[in-house]
Amino acid sequence: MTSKSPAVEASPAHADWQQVLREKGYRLTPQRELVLSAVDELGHATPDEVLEKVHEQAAAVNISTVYRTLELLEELGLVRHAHLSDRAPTYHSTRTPQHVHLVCRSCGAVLDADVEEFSAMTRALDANHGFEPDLGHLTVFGLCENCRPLVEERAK
Amino acid sequence: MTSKSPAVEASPAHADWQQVLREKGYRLTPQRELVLSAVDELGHATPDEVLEKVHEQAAAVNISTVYRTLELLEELGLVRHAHLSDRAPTYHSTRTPQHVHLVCRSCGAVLDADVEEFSAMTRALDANHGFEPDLGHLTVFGLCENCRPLVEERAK
DNA sequence: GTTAATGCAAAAACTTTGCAAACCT
DNA sequence: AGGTTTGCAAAGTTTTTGCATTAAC
Repeated sequence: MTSKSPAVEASPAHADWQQVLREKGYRLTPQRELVLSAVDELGHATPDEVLEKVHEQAAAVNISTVYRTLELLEELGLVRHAHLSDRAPTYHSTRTPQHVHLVCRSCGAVLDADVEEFSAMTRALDANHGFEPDLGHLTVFGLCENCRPLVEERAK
Repeated sequence: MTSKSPAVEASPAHADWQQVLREKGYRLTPQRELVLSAVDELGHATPDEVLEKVHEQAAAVNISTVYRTLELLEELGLVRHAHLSDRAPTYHSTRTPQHVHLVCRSCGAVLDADVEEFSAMTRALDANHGFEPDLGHLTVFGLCENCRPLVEERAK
């Protein structure tokens, strides 16, 4: 695997999220903690799903606060977003190791792929275009193991 | 309308788009031709940009017709869409060879990459997950040649 | 006590839908 | 003629914004 330091134990980013906020002069609010926790726990979630999760915690947070907070947390590098459907963006914590999303267009399943699987691609894009891909934001649409045979069948 | 001579003759998909429509029992309408031409000419375009382009041709087409038509043309395989920004989907003609989009997050530039650059990735996803990527729908966000040095600078 | 952050409600941006009129075949 | 497609207007979604109130520091 990668030479990545201790992966997900004391959750580095989560541990000092308060400090990250303070350093930039932002305030610590319960809403911000709730939104960050929700993203952490949900794995991949749209703003709407984050709101729902927060409401489960018996907390009343406004949807506009969710949007504003996600934007802030992303700016601070605590969360990231990708586009897993043709519609809403989905947010995920940066605590989990960076990964690429594989989305099945047939059944909607979401798989996580290791960034190493994209090392050849990364080299090719660098060599051919001088382009540096942002793998954490990458979503690959396609067909999953299960749906592949079904769809190929239908094509005949 | 302007006496429109065959804009692009050596284009397979374009040549028989009328036939493709007829075969499935759809009707040939000026709106459909205008939308398809607009997509062809624009390269990458949002529904809104398509509408604008069509209006340039002095034709009054409704935005809802653009949406309906793009959906139809995609179903027929004459156009495809990808997500080049965090917001709107962009449509492009299937006449142009299948390619992957590289989008710079800093300056917004869009480059086209050859699918061959992704062959290793394709093999890896197949081997590791049984996943078959849809390269025509793939968009890779990152930093282009020009912006790379600038952004790396700023990070310090 | 200041100043940033939140809630609320209204607006904005984008897309979809119902239906009568217009148009293709 | 007959059924499809369009235009229009209205409704649906999702996201953003302004401002008074609340709360963090």
